[in-house]
Amino acid sequence: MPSVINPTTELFLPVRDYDLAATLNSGQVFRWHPERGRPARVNQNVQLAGEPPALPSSWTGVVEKHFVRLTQVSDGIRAETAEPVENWHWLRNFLQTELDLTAVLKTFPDDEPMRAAVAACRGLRVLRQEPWECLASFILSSTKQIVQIRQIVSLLSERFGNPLSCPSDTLSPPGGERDGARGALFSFPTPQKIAGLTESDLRACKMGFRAPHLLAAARQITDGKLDLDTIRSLPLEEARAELMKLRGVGGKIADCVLLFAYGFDSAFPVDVWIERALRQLYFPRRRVSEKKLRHFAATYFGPHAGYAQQYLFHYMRTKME
DNA sequence: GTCCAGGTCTTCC
DNA sequence: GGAAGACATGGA
Repeated sequence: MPSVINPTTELFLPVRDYDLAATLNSGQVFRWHPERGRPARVNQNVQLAGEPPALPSSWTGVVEKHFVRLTQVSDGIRAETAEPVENWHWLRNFLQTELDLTAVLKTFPDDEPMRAAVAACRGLRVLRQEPWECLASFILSSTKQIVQIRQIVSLLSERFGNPLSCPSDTLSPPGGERDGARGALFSFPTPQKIAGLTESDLRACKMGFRAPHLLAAARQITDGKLDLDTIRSLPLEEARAELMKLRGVGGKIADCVLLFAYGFDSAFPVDVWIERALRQLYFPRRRVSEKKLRHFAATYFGPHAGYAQQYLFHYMRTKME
Protein backbone atom coordinates (compact mmCIF):
# COMPACT_ATOMS: atom_id res chain seq x y z
CA MET A 1 0.00 0.00 0.00
CA PRO A 2 1.48 3.34 -0.98
CA SER A 3 1.42 5.79 1.87
CA VAL A 4 -1.24 8.45 1.49
CA ILE A 5 -0.05 12.02 1.83
CA ASN A 6 -2.66 14.51 2.86
CA PRO A 7 -2.42 17.65 0.79
CA THR A 8 -2.03 20.69 3.01
CA THR A 9 -1.86 24.42 2.59
CA GLU A 10 0.77 24.86 5.28
CA LEU A 11 4.26 23.56 5.79
CA PHE A 12 6.90 24.13 8.41
CA LEU A 13 10.46 24.00 7.13
CA PRO A 14 12.91 23.54 9.97
CA VAL A 15 16.09 25.38 9.04
CA ARG A 16 18.83 27.17 10.92
CA ASP A 17 20.89 30.05 9.65
CA TYR A 18 18.33 31.28 7.14
CA ASP A 19 17.80 35.01 6.69
CA LEU A 20 14.59 35.18 4.68
CA ALA A 21 14.55 38.97 4.43
CA ALA A 22 18.13 39.23 3.17
CA THR A 23 17.51 36.38 0.75
CA LEU A 24 14.33 37.80 -0.77
CA ASN A 25 15.61 41.37 -0.74
CA SER A 26 19.03 40.91 -2.26
CA GLY A 27 18.26 41.51 -5.92
CA GLN A 28 17.91 37.85 -6.92
CA VAL A 29 14.12 37.92 -7.21
CA PHE A 30 11.80 40.80 -7.98
CA ARG A 31 8.32 39.70 -6.93
CA TRP A 32 8.50 39.24 -3.17
CA HIS A 33 6.93 41.72 -0.79
CA PRO A 34 6.89 42.12 2.97
CA GLU A 35 3.29 41.93 4.12
CA ARG A 36 1.52 44.94 5.47
CA GLY A 37 1.21 44.70 9.22
CA ARG A 38 3.96 42.11 9.25
CA PRO A 39 7.07 44.26 8.97
CA ALA A 40 10.17 42.52 7.76
CA ARG A 41 13.57 43.65 8.92
CA VAL A 42 16.33 43.59 6.39
CA ASN A 43 18.48 41.36 8.56
CA GLN A 44 16.73 39.07 10.99
CA ASN A 45 19.94 37.68 12.32
CA VAL A 46 21.41 40.89 13.60
CA GLN A 47 20.04 41.07 17.08
CA LEU A 48 21.33 43.68 19.46
CA ALA A 49 21.96 42.76 23.10
CA GLY A 50 18.76 43.01 25.09
CA GLU A 51 16.63 43.48 22.00
CA PRO A 52 13.93 40.85 21.40
CA PRO A 53 14.03 39.21 17.97
CA ALA A 54 11.74 40.97 15.49
CA LEU A 55 9.89 37.81 14.55
CA PRO A 56 7.79 36.82 12.81
CA SER A 57 7.94 38.60 9.48
CA SER A 58 6.08 37.51 6.40
CA TRP A 59 6.67 37.78 2.69
CA THR A 60 4.36 36.98 -0.18
CA GLY A 61 5.39 35.95 -3.66
CA VAL A 62 5.02 33.41 -6.41
CA VAL A 63 6.95 30.20 -6.97
CA GLU A 64 6.05 28.55 -10.26
CA LYS A 65 2.22 28.44 -10.19
CA HIS A 66 1.86 28.83 -6.44
CA PHE A 67 1.11 31.96 -4.51
CA VAL A 68 3.12 31.58 -1.30
CA ARG A 69 3.34 33.35 2.03
CA LEU A 70 6.56 32.74 3.92
CA THR A 71 7.08 33.61 7.55
CA GLN A 72 10.41 33.60 9.33
CA VAL A 73 10.08 32.00 12.75
CA SER A 74 12.80 31.33 15.25
CA ASP A 75 13.50 27.74 14.24
CA GLY A 76 12.64 27.82 10.56
CA ILE A 77 10.26 29.05 7.89
CA ARG A 78 6.51 28.62 7.80
CA ALA A 79 4.96 28.40 4.34
CA GLU A 80 1.35 28.86 3.36
CA THR A 81 -0.34 28.40 -0.01
CA ALA A 82 -3.88 29.04 -1.17
CA GLU A 83 -4.48 25.57 -2.56
CA PRO A 84 -3.56 22.24 -0.95
CA VAL A 85 -0.17 20.90 -1.94
CA GLU A 86 0.79 17.21 -2.01
CA ASN A 87 4.47 17.51 -2.69
CA TRP A 88 6.43 20.53 -1.47
CA HIS A 89 9.65 19.74 -3.30
CA TRP A 90 9.29 22.86 -5.50
CA LEU A 91 9.41 25.10 -2.44
CA ARG A 92 12.32 23.37 -0.72
CA ASN A 93 14.20 23.53 -3.99
CA PHE A 94 13.42 27.23 -4.51
CA LEU A 95 14.41 28.18 -0.96
CA GLN A 96 17.41 25.81 -0.82
CA THR A 97 16.57 25.01 2.78
CA GLU A 98 18.45 21.73 2.67
CA LEU A 99 21.74 23.28 1.63
CA ASP A 100 24.60 23.05 4.14
CA LEU A 101 25.27 26.78 4.38
CA THR A 102 28.10 26.38 6.88
CA ALA A 103 30.01 24.24 4.39
CA VAL A 104 29.55 26.89 1.69
CA LEU A 105 30.66 29.73 3.96
CA LYS A 106 33.79 27.78 4.87
CA THR A 107 34.96 27.91 1.26
CA PHE A 108 34.93 31.72 1.15
CA PRO A 109 38.34 33.42 1.28
CA ASP A 110 39.33 34.27 4.83
CA ASP A 111 39.84 37.99 4.43
CA GLU A 112 38.48 41.14 6.02
CA PRO A 113 35.91 42.09 3.34
CA MET A 114 34.40 38.60 3.21
CA ARG A 115 34.25 38.34 7.00
CA ALA A 116 32.44 41.69 7.12
CA ALA A 117 30.02 40.65 4.37
CA VAL A 118 29.19 37.34 6.06
CA ALA A 119 28.77 39.06 9.42
CA ALA A 120 26.40 41.59 7.85
CA CYS A 121 24.06 39.11 6.18
CA ARG A 122 24.75 35.61 7.48
CA GLY A 123 21.84 33.39 6.53
CA LEU A 124 21.51 34.83 3.04
CA ARG A 125 20.88 32.03 0.54
CA VAL A 126 21.14 31.88 -3.21
CA LEU A 127 17.71 30.78 -4.39
CA ARG A 128 17.02 28.26 -7.16
CA GLN A 129 14.67 29.98 -9.58
CA GLU A 130 12.69 28.81 -12.57
CA PRO A 131 14.99 29.52 -15.55
CA TRP A 132 12.59 31.40 -17.82
CA GLU A 133 11.42 33.86 -15.19
CA CYS A 134 15.02 34.39 -14.11
CA LEU A 135 16.29 34.91 -17.66
CA ALA A 136 13.43 37.24 -18.55
CA SER A 137 13.81 39.26 -15.33
CA PHE A 138 17.51 39.79 -15.88
CA ILE A 139 17.05 40.68 -19.56
CA LEU A 140 14.85 43.44 -18.16
CA SER A 141 17.41 44.43 -15.54
CA SER A 142 20.07 46.14 -17.61
CA THR A 143 20.74 49.71 -16.44
CA LYS A 144 17.66 49.67 -14.25
CA GLN A 145 17.43 50.16 -10.52
CA ILE A 146 16.07 47.17 -8.62
CA VAL A 147 12.91 49.08 -7.72
CA GLN A 148 12.27 49.68 -11.41
CA ILE A 149 12.93 46.07 -12.36
CA ARG A 150 10.26 45.14 -9.82
CA GLN A 151 7.81 47.52 -11.45
CA ILE A 152 8.44 46.21 -14.95
CA VAL A 153 8.20 42.54 -13.91
CA SER A 154 5.05 43.32 -11.97
CA LEU A 155 3.38 45.08 -14.91
CA LEU A 156 4.33 42.23 -17.21
CA SER A 157 2.86 39.65 -14.83
CA GLU A 158 -0.33 41.62 -14.22
CA ARG A 159 -0.99 42.10 -17.90
CA PHE A 160 0.11 38.78 -19.34
CA GLY A 161 0.30 36.29 -16.48
CA ASN A 162 -2.61 34.31 -15.05
CA PRO A 163 -4.38 35.29 -11.84
CA LEU A 164 -3.54 32.99 -8.92
CA SER A 165 -5.59 31.81 -6.00
CA CYS A 166 -4.53 33.60 -2.84
CA PRO A 167 -5.24 32.94 0.83
CA SER A 168 -8.45 34.69 1.84
CA ASP A 169 -6.67 37.25 4.03
CA THR A 170 -4.39 38.41 1.23
CA LEU A 171 -5.12 41.94 0.19
CA SER A 172 -3.64 43.98 -2.57
CA PRO A 173 -1.44 46.35 -0.58
CA PRO A 174 -1.90 50.10 -0.89
CA GLY A 175 0.66 51.53 -3.25
CA GLY A 176 1.03 48.08 -4.70
CA GLU A 177 0.79 49.33 -8.22
CA ARG A 178 3.71 51.62 -7.62
CA ASP A 179 6.00 49.18 -5.90
CA GLY A 180 4.90 46.19 -7.88
CA ALA A 181 3.17 44.24 -5.11
CA ARG A 182 0.04 43.61 -7.14
CA GLY A 183 2.01 41.73 -9.75
CA ALA A 184 2.73 39.06 -7.17
CA LEU A 185 -0.88 37.94 -7.49
CA PHE A 186 -0.26 36.64 -11.01
CA SER A 187 1.88 33.91 -12.51
CA PHE A 188 4.87 35.00 -14.54
CA PRO A 189 3.89 34.97 -18.25
CA THR A 190 5.14 31.96 -20.20
CA PRO A 191 7.50 32.23 -23.18
CA GLN A 192 4.55 31.18 -25.37
CA LYS A 193 2.45 34.07 -24.09
CA ILE A 194 5.25 36.62 -24.55
CA ALA A 195 6.11 35.25 -27.99
CA GLY A 196 2.59 36.02 -29.17
CA LEU A 197 2.79 39.67 -28.17
CA THR A 198 4.09 42.66 -30.09
CA GLU A 199 7.05 44.83 -29.22
CA SER A 200 4.70 47.69 -28.39
CA ASP A 201 2.73 45.46 -25.97
CA LEU A 202 5.99 44.96 -24.12
CA ARG A 203 7.14 48.57 -24.34
CA ALA A 204 3.87 49.48 -22.64
CA CYS A 205 5.29 47.68 -19.60
CA LYS A 206 7.98 50.38 -19.47
CA MET A 207 10.83 48.15 -20.46
CA GLY A 208 12.10 50.46 -23.21
CA PHE A 209 14.87 49.13 -25.43
CA ARG A 210 14.79 45.80 -23.62
CA ALA A 211 11.43 44.91 -25.24
CA PRO A 212 12.86 43.42 -28.46
CA HIS A 213 15.37 41.41 -26.42
CA LEU A 214 12.65 39.81 -24.30
CA LEU A 215 10.47 39.16 -27.34
CA ALA A 216 13.33 37.53 -29.26
CA ALA A 217 14.26 35.32 -26.29
CA ALA A 218 10.64 34.15 -25.90
CA ARG A 219 10.38 33.39 -29.62
CA GLN A 220 13.66 31.46 -29.67
CA ILE A 221 12.31 29.27 -26.90
CA THR A 222 8.93 28.67 -28.50
CA ASP A 223 10.61 28.01 -31.86
CA GLY A 224 12.76 25.37 -30.21
CA LYS A 225 15.99 27.21 -31.04
CA LEU A 226 16.79 27.58 -27.36
CA ASP A 227 16.07 24.84 -24.83
CA LEU A 228 16.41 26.09 -21.27
CA ASP A 229 16.31 22.50 -19.96
CA THR A 230 19.37 21.30 -21.81
CA ILE A 231 21.43 24.22 -20.49
CA ARG A 232 21.16 22.61 -17.08
CA SER A 233 23.30 19.67 -18.13
CA LEU A 234 25.99 21.61 -20.01
CA PRO A 235 29.39 22.52 -18.57
CA LEU A 236 29.49 26.06 -17.21
CA GLU A 237 31.30 27.69 -20.11
CA GLU A 238 29.08 26.06 -22.73
CA ALA A 239 25.95 27.00 -20.81
CA ARG A 240 27.21 30.57 -20.56
CA ALA A 241 27.97 30.73 -24.29
CA GLU A 242 24.52 29.35 -25.09
CA LEU A 243 22.78 32.04 -23.06
CA MET A 244 25.00 34.75 -24.52
CA LYS A 245 23.76 33.93 -28.02
CA LEU A 246 20.61 35.78 -27.02
CA ARG A 247 20.50 39.42 -27.95
CA GLY A 248 20.69 41.60 -24.87
CA VAL A 249 22.34 38.85 -22.83
CA GLY A 250 26.02 39.47 -22.11
CA GLY A 251 28.30 37.93 -19.55
CA LYS A 252 26.74 39.55 -16.52
CA ILE A 253 23.14 38.54 -17.26
CA ALA A 254 24.24 35.05 -18.30
CA ASP A 255 26.08 34.67 -14.99
CA CYS A 256 23.00 35.77 -13.05
CA VAL A 257 20.89 33.10 -14.75
CA LEU A 258 23.58 30.44 -14.30
CA LEU A 259 23.85 31.23 -10.61
CA PHE A 260 20.25 32.00 -9.66
CA ALA A 261 18.40 29.49 -11.86
CA TYR A 262 20.79 26.64 -12.59
CA GLY A 263 22.86 26.50 -9.44
CA PHE A 264 26.25 27.04 -11.09
CA ASP A 265 27.77 28.26 -7.85
CA SER A 266 31.00 29.42 -9.44
CA ALA A 267 29.28 31.84 -11.84
CA PHE A 268 30.22 35.32 -10.67
CA PRO A 269 28.09 38.17 -12.04
CA VAL A 270 30.05 41.42 -12.18
CA ASP A 271 27.75 44.43 -12.18
CA VAL A 272 28.44 48.05 -11.23
CA TRP A 273 28.06 47.29 -7.51
CA ILE A 274 30.39 44.31 -7.51
CA GLU A 275 32.95 46.09 -9.67
CA ARG A 276 32.90 48.98 -7.22
CA ALA A 277 33.13 46.58 -4.28
CA LEU A 278 36.07 44.67 -5.72
CA ARG A 279 37.97 47.88 -6.48
CA GLN A 280 37.29 49.42 -3.07
CA LEU A 281 37.83 46.32 -0.98
CA TYR A 282 40.60 44.51 -2.80
CA PHE A 283 42.43 47.10 -4.93
CA PRO A 284 42.02 50.40 -3.06
CA ARG A 285 45.36 51.84 -4.11
CA ARG A 286 45.80 50.88 -7.72
CA ARG A 287 43.79 51.02 -10.86
CA VAL A 288 43.27 47.53 -12.28
CA SER A 289 41.82 46.87 -15.71
CA GLU A 290 38.38 45.36 -16.05
CA LYS A 291 39.97 42.24 -17.48
CA LYS A 292 42.22 41.77 -14.45
CA LEU A 293 39.28 42.36 -12.16
CA ARG A 294 37.33 39.59 -13.89
CA HIS A 295 40.27 37.24 -13.67
CA PHE A 296 40.56 37.99 -9.96
CA ALA A 297 36.86 37.36 -9.46
CA ALA A 298 37.03 34.07 -11.37
CA THR A 299 39.99 32.68 -9.42
CA TYR A 300 39.96 34.16 -5.92
CA PHE A 301 36.59 33.31 -4.41
CA GLY A 302 36.60 29.52 -4.64
CA PRO A 303 34.05 26.90 -5.74
CA HIS A 304 31.08 28.92 -4.44
CA ALA A 305 32.26 32.23 -5.87
CA GLY A 306 28.76 33.20 -6.91
CA TYR A 307 27.57 32.75 -3.35
CA ALA A 308 30.41 34.96 -2.11
CA GLN A 309 29.46 37.50 -4.76
CA GLN A 310 25.88 37.61 -3.46
CA TYR A 311 27.10 38.28 0.07
CA LEU A 312 29.33 41.10 -1.17
CA PHE A 313 26.53 42.52 -3.30
CA HIS A 314 24.00 42.61 -0.48
CA TYR A 315 26.60 43.84 2.00
CA MET A 316 27.56 46.78 -0.22
CA ARG A 317 23.96 47.73 -0.93
CA THR A 318 22.77 47.60 2.66
CA LYS A 319 25.89 49.43 3.85
CA MET A 320 24.91 52.35 1.62
CA GLU A 321 21.38 52.61 3.04
C1' DG B 1 17.55 69.76 -14.47
C1' DT B 2 21.16 66.27 -13.80
C1' DC B 3 22.91 61.89 -12.73
C1' DC B 4 22.64 57.14 -12.70
C1' DA B 5 20.68 52.41 -12.63
C1' DG B 6 22.35 44.09 -10.94
C1' DG B 7 24.36 46.04 -19.31
C1' DT B 8 24.89 45.23 -24.03
C1' DC B 9 26.14 46.35 -28.56
C1' DT B 10 28.35 49.07 -32.13
C1' DT B 11 31.70 52.13 -33.66
C1' DC B 12 36.06 54.05 -33.78
C1' DC B 13 40.85 54.55 -32.63
C1' DG C 1 41.45 45.44 -26.98
C1' DG C 2 39.77 49.36 -24.98
C1' DA C 3 37.15 53.78 -24.75
C1' DA C 4 32.88 56.20 -25.98
C1' DG C 5 28.17 56.66 -27.09
C1' DA C 6 23.37 54.96 -27.78
C1' DC C 7 19.61 52.77 -25.98
C1' DA C 8 14.25 54.05 -22.60
C1' DT C 9 12.61 55.23 -18.39
C1' DG C 10 12.14 56.95 -13.87
C1' DG C 11 14.01 57.42 -8.97
C1' DA C 12 16.97 60.27 -6.15
